Amino acid sequence: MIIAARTQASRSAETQDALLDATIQCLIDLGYAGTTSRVVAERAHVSRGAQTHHYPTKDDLVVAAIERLFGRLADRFVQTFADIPVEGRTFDRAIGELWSLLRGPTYGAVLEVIVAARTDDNLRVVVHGVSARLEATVVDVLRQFFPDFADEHIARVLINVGFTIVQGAAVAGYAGYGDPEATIRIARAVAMLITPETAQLLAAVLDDDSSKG
Amino acid sequence: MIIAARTQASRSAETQDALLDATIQCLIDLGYAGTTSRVVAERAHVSRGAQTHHYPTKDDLVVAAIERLFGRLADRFVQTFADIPVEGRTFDRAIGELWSLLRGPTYGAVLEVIVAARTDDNLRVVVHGVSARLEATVVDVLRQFFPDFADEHIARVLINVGFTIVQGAAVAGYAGYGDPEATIRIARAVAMLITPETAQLLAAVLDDDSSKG
DNA sequence: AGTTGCAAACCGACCGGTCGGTTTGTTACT
DNA sequence: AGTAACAAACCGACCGGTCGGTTTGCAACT
Repeated sequence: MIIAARTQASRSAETQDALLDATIQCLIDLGYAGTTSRVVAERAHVSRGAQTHHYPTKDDLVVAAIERLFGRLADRFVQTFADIPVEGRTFDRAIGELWSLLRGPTYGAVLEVIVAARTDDNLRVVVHGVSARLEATVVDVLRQFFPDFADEHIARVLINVGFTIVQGAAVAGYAGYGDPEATIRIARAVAMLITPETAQLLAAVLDDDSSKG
Repeated sequence: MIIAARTQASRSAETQDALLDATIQCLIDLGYAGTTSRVVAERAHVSRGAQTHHYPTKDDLVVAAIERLFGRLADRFVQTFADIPVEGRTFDRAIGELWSLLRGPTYGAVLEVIVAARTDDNLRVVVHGVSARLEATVVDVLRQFFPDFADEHIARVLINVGFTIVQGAAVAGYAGYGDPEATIRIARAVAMLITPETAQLLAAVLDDDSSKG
């Protein structure tokens, strides 16, 4: 009977998994302010004592959940783009996939912690850290995705532009402003015009502005 | 002595003004969750009794503050664009002005209520309402700003695209992700390519997508 | 094999503090 | 006298955090 080989350590990991998943789900359903230690424990089917044992302060719990949240987003990002065959690797498609990721519930939790970090010094350090890591992953993936774009600087900026507009569309959706789907359609249409040559023209604009600014 | 002619009604208006301004400032400085009735009253130099007298529930206070917040944003929007001489009315310039509005502290408060509305049914109704009114104002102003764009549908969508990317850049700034200034510079460069003719091409893309989707 | 010892995991009650909201009282203008 | 404006004490609920005590699993010793 090897079945019963669930050690203390593995039970601990299960509890922590349940707590972090419940925290992320709370962020999605109830927002940052609504994510209380009691609700998290209840949703994780864990006593409050067990919760405080593994994550003594709320910060400990939330920080761990944020790292998992951003980590999973990065993983899904890598996986999504890895699954796209080489012949389908266009800017248009990239924005479409990005949008299908950010229109889902996960980005709700991401937005919650971004906004919470705006007015919380400790949280801001954490969020900026995981954001930087996510950005690095996204840029990495997309540079392999578009090997034709040799210039790293302009590639990085263009990727950020794509991410920015998708992010803005997600926020607009929550605000009930405009038509995010139409916005994304326009963005995809414009994205089809991006080639290494046109990118070079945009890069020139960047250099021009930064030299005179 | 006409000086003493400050009636009760005007004092009441002063108190309400102070309360709403303090609420907006709290949203900016402390976020939605940190905006408590006690702190608002303290910042407005008003007793908590006076606060509850004018705004019996927190919802009353916050809703009034949100309406003032969005109203002022709309006013500043109208004023900003009215001050631009006709010869300077380009898409490039429009995005620049939009960005200078949304990079300021006011949008922090706007983002707070948008995110809070995501998980609060009552608040969502209010926020969607004021967002729709703001959108109507923005579209109105910009359509007068660019009279060459006859087609209302594509004009509306293009304006939303501009607003979306600026909004996304603002959120990216709070997240510490990418370089919002560079993103805006690219957006302005692309915006310079928008003419009634190119807009027509994009409109065709929209129609094509919506007919096959 | 059986017992002892220990540390990690877990439990639930409790604390001080703050929240939104209510009640009661006082002032000042009409 | 009546009413709007303000003030302050107060209420129950809930927050994050802490606490003493219990259970569980593993290792060491005999």
